[in-house]
Amino acid sequence: MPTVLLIEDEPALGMIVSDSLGVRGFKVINALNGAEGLNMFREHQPDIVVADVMMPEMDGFTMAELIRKENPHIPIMFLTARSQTADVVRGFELGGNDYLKKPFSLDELIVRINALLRSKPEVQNELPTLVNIGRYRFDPSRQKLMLDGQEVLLSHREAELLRRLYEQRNQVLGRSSVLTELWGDDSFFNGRSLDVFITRLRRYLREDAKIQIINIRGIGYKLII
Amino acid sequence: MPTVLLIEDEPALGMIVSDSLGVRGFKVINALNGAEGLNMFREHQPDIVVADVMMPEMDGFTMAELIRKENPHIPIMFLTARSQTADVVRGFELGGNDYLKKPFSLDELIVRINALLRSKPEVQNELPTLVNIGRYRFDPSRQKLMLDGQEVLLSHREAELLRRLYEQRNQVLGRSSVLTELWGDDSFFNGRSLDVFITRLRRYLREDAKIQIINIRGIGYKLII
DNA sequence: AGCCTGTGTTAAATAGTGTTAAACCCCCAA
DNA sequence: TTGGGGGTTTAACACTATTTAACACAGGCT
Repeated sequence: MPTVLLIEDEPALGMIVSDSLGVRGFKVINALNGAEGLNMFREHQPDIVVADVMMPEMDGFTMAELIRKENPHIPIMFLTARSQTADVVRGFELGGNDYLKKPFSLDELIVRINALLRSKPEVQNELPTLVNIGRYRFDPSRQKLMLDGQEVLLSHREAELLRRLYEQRNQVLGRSSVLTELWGDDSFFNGRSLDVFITRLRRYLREDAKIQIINIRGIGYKLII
Repeated sequence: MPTVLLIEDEPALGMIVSDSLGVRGFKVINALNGAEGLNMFREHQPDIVVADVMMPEMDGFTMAELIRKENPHIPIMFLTARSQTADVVRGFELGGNDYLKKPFSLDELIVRINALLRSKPEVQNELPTLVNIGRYRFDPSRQKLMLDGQEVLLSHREAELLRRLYEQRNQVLGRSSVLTELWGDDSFFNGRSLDVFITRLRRYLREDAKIQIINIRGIGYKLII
């Protein structure tokens, strides 16, 4: 449940935005000018700051500069009618991370806030995923296909193709979409290559008769488990 | 000197943006559609992707989705005339980090690119002095690899290569990028050398069967932990 | 100087991957 | 029913990667 510090001197707009954020599950702290915003920032340690620029007491840019000094990482977003390029540039130079011009849609605001919050948590370790395909087990990242004790190492292309088939299992995986994704384009020879790879996958998966890769003529393939 | 992958199907606009970025010291890779962009992404490992949405062959959204699957952290920015809120929302949902509506000012574009680049590298900067690789522990600066009380001293090349693999763990480390960074150029014999070093690292890391350095033919290697 | 050791390069044999070709199959429409 | 256009399969091929070994070279040591 992320906390948003919203600094907006016009109460009507502040209310609308504040409500809208509240509905989506954000905790919202409101402030009416930069000075108050700075205090609220120190007091509540929000996850993101969303600020108007033109405000009495202390403007948004000045406040952002001060906040940035205290916290070099917190996302700061400006929300303003000043849409001159020079203003936008200034906003980013002071350490802002986004700049949304009024009038804006609430959906866009929210999606941008989420994008900024998303960019923070930096954990790169992806857990190994192991999926079942019939009696087989498949590890897409290690490109391994296992059955009973035995395991086979697939090539990268084979693994990618099987992964896509699995993701769309029991649905059609389009020929041309795989071709453009994996081969870069949908040309005659690449099409033949794809056929060859399908044959190979069928052979790998032969031990479990339940599993089938069936062809939908002219459209694509479907992995049935 | 960050590398920007620019995907724009309209040559005139592509040229203007490309030049403008070049002047500010960015290295720019150009592509004319999503399919080509995806290939360039894999080949050049750019620091940021800037893409048009409406393009022939493969549109920008589809491409972004695919890139995001391969690299969960690289900043992706859309650059498009489609300014409906729904499009903006879609762009962010597919893993985009910013969305700039055409027509835009070049200064704004550049400042936004910088903001995105700024928000990333904090983590990639400096490796802690001691990192875990499966059951191993690796000290990149001392070039030491440890397992259960034992430790092996790696050569400088071995350690640098392992460090790069680790930094990009679970992602592809491009052949040509390592070669140019570590060997100075991507030539036939250097390529063989790299292969030899990969073999050596595989042997060092053999004790933990979970760890794998897998090859993506023609593209590079991926360290799986 | 001569010797040893560690490091990176070259070479060569082997293995693996993806592409092309060709023969065949089978569905479907004329 | 027949012919054509996918689709399937096998095989051959070109190319890339893997592995082992031999080698060259530099630094440190005696």
